[in-house]
Amino acid sequence: MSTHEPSLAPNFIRQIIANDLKTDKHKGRVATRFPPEPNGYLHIGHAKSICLNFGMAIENNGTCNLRFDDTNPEKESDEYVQSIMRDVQWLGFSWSELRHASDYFEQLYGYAVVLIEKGLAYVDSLSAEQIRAYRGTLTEPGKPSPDRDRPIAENLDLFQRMRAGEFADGQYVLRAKIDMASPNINMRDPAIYRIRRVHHQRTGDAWCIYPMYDYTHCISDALEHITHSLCTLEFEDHRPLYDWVLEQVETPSHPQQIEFARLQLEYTIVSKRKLNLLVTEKHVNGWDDPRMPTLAGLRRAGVTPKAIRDFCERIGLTKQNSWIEMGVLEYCIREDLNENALRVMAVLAPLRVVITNYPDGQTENLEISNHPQRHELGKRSVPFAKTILIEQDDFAENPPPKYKRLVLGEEVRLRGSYVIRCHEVVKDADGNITELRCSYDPDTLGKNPEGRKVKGVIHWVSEAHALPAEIRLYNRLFSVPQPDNEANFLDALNPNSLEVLSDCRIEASLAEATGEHRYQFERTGYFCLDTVDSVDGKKVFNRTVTLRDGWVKD
RNA sequence: UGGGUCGUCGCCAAGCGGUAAGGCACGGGGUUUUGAUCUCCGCAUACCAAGGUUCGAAUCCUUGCGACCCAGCCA
Repeated sequence: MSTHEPSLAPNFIRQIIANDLKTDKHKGRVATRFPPEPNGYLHIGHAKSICLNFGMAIENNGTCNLRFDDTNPEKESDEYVQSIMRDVQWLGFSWSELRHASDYFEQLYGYAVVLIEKGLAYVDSLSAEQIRAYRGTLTEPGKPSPDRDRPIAENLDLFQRMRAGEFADGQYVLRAKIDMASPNINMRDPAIYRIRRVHHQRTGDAWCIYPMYDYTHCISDALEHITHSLCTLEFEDHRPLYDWVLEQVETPSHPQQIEFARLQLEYTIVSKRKLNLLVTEKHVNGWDDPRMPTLAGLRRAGVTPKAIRDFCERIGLTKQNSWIEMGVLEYCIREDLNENALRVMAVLAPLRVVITNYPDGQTENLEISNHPQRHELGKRSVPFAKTILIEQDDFAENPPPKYKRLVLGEEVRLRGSYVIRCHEVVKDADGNITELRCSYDPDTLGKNPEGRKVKGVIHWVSEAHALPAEIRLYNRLFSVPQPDNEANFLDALNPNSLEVLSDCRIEASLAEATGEHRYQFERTGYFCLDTVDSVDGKKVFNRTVTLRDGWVKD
């Protein structure tokens, strides 16, 4: 089986970097950063950015820092910091340096003083509402605040006293003095510092003023000597501000901001607010619920880091707003799991089958390959006995056309075992099928019967040896491709996103199942052990993804 | 009706003036003790539209049309 890495497709950022390297723009350096705000869990959309930033660094022998953009303590917490570090590492990346925007608070303050001294920033006493009113609209220019021409010395004094805690939250704000008539609203004297008496998860109560994103991000990038500052499209019209700040203050470098389109995946949402709502209103069971598009959720569902990395490479990188079909992610998951998952048998909805001509009390330990192609993965022993369990769906009294499983009077192959023929259907008083009575052909173990072909192959477990298990079948969380477009995204929740099967039977070898392994329950899908909810005597398995089903029913 | 960005196959996406890569999806054939995998084949005379430049245009120019983003003391 091939394990070749997908070839690295050209994309506009790779081209820019390659060109910068060629022209020696940054002395051969490539330095990127992944800059999450610790206000939520990382999701599949972040994965695209992580793979991009770390990927560019790895490909070019550069560096990539993990930098927490922790300038708004109201929404941030250490829980998120910890989860983000864990998820980045789980995805397979190691940061060059761990940084925090809050590491730069003192320097940021110093640069702000410089801005004031240069007459490029002023302390404004307008309220938030007034600032909004003064800002103008998309088609009308804004008008200057009465404080816009406050003398430098006064600004300096006020800003120092803002830091010292002399004023109430919201009483003053420091604004960059740029252009109230700019067609780019971001340039209409944006606020760069606000007063907030909020405990910061890292700096504690050392500060009561906090710098804003636009002011902080560019300087943080510059202080870290980032060469390529990669961000999403919505920051495109913030770029003039990014550049303006770095042109006014003397930072050690001036990184280039490059914007790309964020990931939009069908049947999911990635808005932090909405994900948070799903968790707090208990529409899902936590941030790591396998239905969540969070990395924690994908991990618990059994999705591998490799599959996600492959996905992020496959979807490409452009400036076009686009929607990726779920099928692409599923393909990537299946591709990895097909190659690496151990094959085992599990019966989700059991139907008893008695092999009438098999000796009472006899058990055969059949050696069955753990992988049909990769024989180096070895074999396992699977007990076979007179009474076995098969899937209810694998027997039909009135089979549809082209049905190739078990029907009355016909034969079917038991995976890794014998060919059996069904002779009798046993029913209860209500007409429900309770048992099948079959015979086996002793001469079909490891070979085809002579003179006839048996098309169907079904999975099974020995009733006496099988272990009970709970199997959770996960389906897409939403029933429409773009839940964000709904008036209320909660209305688009798929009511059948989780089916819990609590009375399944799994083959005995799974007694030793661990969370490290991925399994293919033959013919039903890929599963992994849920290490959180499994208990002694009853293991819980999560379905990662179904097997592709090419059976076109007529 | 201000500014920014984007329009190539159902969904992504190469292409950078020399005559439409690739992947997913889909359809069909073969192998198969998983209706899986694997494998073979098919799948845009056409690049938002209309003009223009050129021997030659998805690529250059013009004019339209459509979509997305921006008026937080969020990031």
